[in-house]
Amino acid sequence: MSQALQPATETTDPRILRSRRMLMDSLATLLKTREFEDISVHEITDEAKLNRATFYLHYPDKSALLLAMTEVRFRELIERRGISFTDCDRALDAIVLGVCDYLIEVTGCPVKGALIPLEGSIIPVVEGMFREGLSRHGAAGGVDSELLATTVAWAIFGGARRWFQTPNRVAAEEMAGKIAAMVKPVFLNGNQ
Amino acid sequence: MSQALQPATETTDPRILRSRRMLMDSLATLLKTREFEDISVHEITDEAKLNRATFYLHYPDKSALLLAMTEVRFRELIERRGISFTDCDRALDAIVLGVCDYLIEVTGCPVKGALIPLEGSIIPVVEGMFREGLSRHGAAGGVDSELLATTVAWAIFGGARRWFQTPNRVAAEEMAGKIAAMVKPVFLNGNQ
DNA sequence: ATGCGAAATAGACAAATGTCGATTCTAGAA
DNA sequence: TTCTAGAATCGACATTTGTCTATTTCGCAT
Repeated sequence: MSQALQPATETTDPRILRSRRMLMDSLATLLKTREFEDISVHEITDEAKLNRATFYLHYPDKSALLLAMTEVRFRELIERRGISFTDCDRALDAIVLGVCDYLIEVTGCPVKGALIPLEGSIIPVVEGMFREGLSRHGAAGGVDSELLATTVAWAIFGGARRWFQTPNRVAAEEMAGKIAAMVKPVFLNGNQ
Repeated sequence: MSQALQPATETTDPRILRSRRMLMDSLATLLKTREFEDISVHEITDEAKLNRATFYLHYPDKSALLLAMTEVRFRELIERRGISFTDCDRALDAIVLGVCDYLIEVTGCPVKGALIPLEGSIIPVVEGMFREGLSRHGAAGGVDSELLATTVAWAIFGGARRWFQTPNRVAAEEMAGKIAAMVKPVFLNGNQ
């Protein structure tokens, strides 16, 4: 019934942690060979050396695993770079670049035609970062800062996604700069 | 293999047209009772009085049908309102309102928790409209107008989607105004 | 009206999905 | 160390999915 609430469950049980880590690692490995749609739950648990039933103990379906995996890995990538909001412009640039880089990181080198449903996992994370940034600085006058965060997050993901799907794309840094510049006025204008 | 190219096939054969229309209508009907994930291809063809194999003659899977259906219906809704680009501001407002209204139209009254993967069908249509508008007017100086169209389309959809998922939401017109105002500066800024 | 090509149907198939009950194993507390 | 809750395994199940090979039906041009 798509009640994907398990992954949010806080737990310290090493067995649970291990199983979930194994499943995520397994999916990450398989994603470098096949496309998401062509990977079965059986293959994932096989690679992870787990029973297939164990999979369903943690995730309602493979999309939920992808979502959980992406969230963890994208967060890691972002935190590895330690984005701070002391300089908002810099933070924006870093976040956009992070999205671009992650798209490459997660789906190996070959340009796949498939449009993996990553928006469900990346966008909320980006959104959260903007919410945090907005609550600290420029908490926008008349504008709903929640809506602002959502809108900008989608805009960035959409732009990055287009770039990623482009056959012979320019460098991630270049594209990130363009997207950031394009999106910036939304923040500025919001304050008056 | 997700080679969903059939729907793009131009045809005049009444049998093909009829089958596709039946399938779309059937899905639209079922969507008012169940969530997308809980509807099987068998149920769709059953409701449409067609053989299950016929389904696969037209669409590779049910997501492709949803995509095709959404594209057709969303385009209809937009064209029913006859958006023109004589006044860009007005066009932007109308497009945003169209997205908000369509989200309601497609998924009945009850607020479903499910996030139907509509972005794949609505966003490209919105994107196309902006591309058209940009090619006529303000074809942006230094900015890539393709990227601009994509980015804005995602921003709008993301905003509308957030609004749609909000428990007790404000009127579509009000939200559409807020989103349009938020997004507008992206266009203006692009020209210098 | 007749025949051709293509669309629709029918039935079958292997594989994948999501769920279940029963059993075994294990982390952490007593 | 022993005990226990619950995590993992196992085998099985009904459904669903996507694909096939006939076979039948139908639109349309001749």
